[in-house]
Amino acid sequence: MGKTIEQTASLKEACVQAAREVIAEKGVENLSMRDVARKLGISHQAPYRHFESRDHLLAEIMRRCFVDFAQHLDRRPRTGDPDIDLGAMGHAYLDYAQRNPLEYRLMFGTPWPEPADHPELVQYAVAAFNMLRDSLRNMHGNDEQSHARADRQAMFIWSGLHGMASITQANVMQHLRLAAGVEADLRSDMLGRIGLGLQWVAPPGSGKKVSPQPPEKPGKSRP
Amino acid sequence: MGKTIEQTASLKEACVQAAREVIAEKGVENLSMRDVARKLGISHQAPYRHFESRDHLLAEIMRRCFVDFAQHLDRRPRTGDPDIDLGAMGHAYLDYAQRNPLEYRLMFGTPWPEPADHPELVQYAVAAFNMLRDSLRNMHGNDEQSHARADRQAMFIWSGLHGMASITQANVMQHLRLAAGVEADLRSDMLGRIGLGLQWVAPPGSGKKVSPQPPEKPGKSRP
DNA sequence: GGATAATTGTAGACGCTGTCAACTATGTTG
DNA sequence: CAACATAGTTGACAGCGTCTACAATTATCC
Repeated sequence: MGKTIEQTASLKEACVQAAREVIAEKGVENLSMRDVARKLGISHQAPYRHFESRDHLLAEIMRRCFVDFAQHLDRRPRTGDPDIDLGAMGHAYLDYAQRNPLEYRLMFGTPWPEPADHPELVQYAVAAFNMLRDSLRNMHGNDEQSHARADRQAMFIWSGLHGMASITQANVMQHLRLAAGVEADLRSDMLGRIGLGLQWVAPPGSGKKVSPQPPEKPGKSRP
Repeated sequence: MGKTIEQTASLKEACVQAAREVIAEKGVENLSMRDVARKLGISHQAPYRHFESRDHLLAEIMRRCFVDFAQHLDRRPRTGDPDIDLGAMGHAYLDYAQRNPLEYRLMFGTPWPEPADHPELVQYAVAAFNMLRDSLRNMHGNDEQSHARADRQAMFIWSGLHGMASITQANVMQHLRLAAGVEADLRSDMLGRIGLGLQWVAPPGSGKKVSPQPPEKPGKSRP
């Protein structure tokens, strides 16, 4: 008995693979341990020899997604110009989200398991964020104030990109009926606006509260 | 038998209320129809007389959240200045997300049920988005091109706000260890940058592709 | 009023799930 | 060979959504 067509010794790997297939077919919410076992032709308890619980299997898959994601961001072409390279990173971000919607949803849309139980997952997620943060820190400097500036910009960029990625994937999107041509240029429009927003600095008299309108009166801006 | 302490005739209302309590206690993912029934002291099938399925109950709760959310956005103070009022709307958005994290997660973080089965939900969600869109359309004009501009800005604003709201609520946030002072000013910083980003217009020579870097070389920007 | 039909709630069952416990087969090591 | 750890199997349990059948209550119509 035992040993179907699958190589033993790497049933763990096979479980991860099978789980990813199930997720691709039925979505994360409908992934079950028993699905994984069925798909591999093993008993419903076999996966538990390699993963403590369903959450642990999911956390391992998420961890690998963060690795893939970080690699995708890192493999973008570099010109040496920090601004252009930063823009390329934003492009790569949205590109990944569009081409791997399931993985993106898994990383950023699925409710996370208890972080304390999955420290590795947190670690790899933070590593992905640090790619963005480090790029910005390299552009500014190493003092405390530059770090703060970089982090503010990182949060702004990440917010814009993540917001766009998740909204674009939401199924409510097609019911909004955006004006003609808007959807086609969404990505470049977004990246352009983010690039401009990066230049913002808090008005001098803002110890506590900051007026939310832009520092200059908006207009057709350079016709 | 029947009739616990609960008013009859409005068991539907009681179900919604009980469900919201369960969600507040255990999270959306752990809400079960049987929980609702237990909480009301009725049989596990009684809620099905008022809601076709668990998804339909959830959709009704989500729909009400969108109503509340739209009201919250609409009740903000108005000055008459479109820019300031728009900023106040962004402020109100983030304020709602911060003060009602469960509701926000329910509307924008939970995977939606099949939209075709819940047309009312879609309708109310779109209505909330239209509050933002209409504000922008009023600022620009009624021609086709102004509508496109407004929709581009709306998507940019919504992306930034939603990204910020969902990232701030994510439990990975506390592991990022942002530089000192950054977290405190996150919201105003975000609103300021969005305000600046609104001014962006696509460079003239961009029939198809647009360079993602900002139109002006960024620098220390007005020291 | 009284028969009829609709509404609302109950009771039980089915198949699904995650996971615990006990058991077995298969090396590994002393 | 005996002792043991590892990997997989089998069976059970409680909880879930939901289907079906049934009972009680209420509304409707002649």
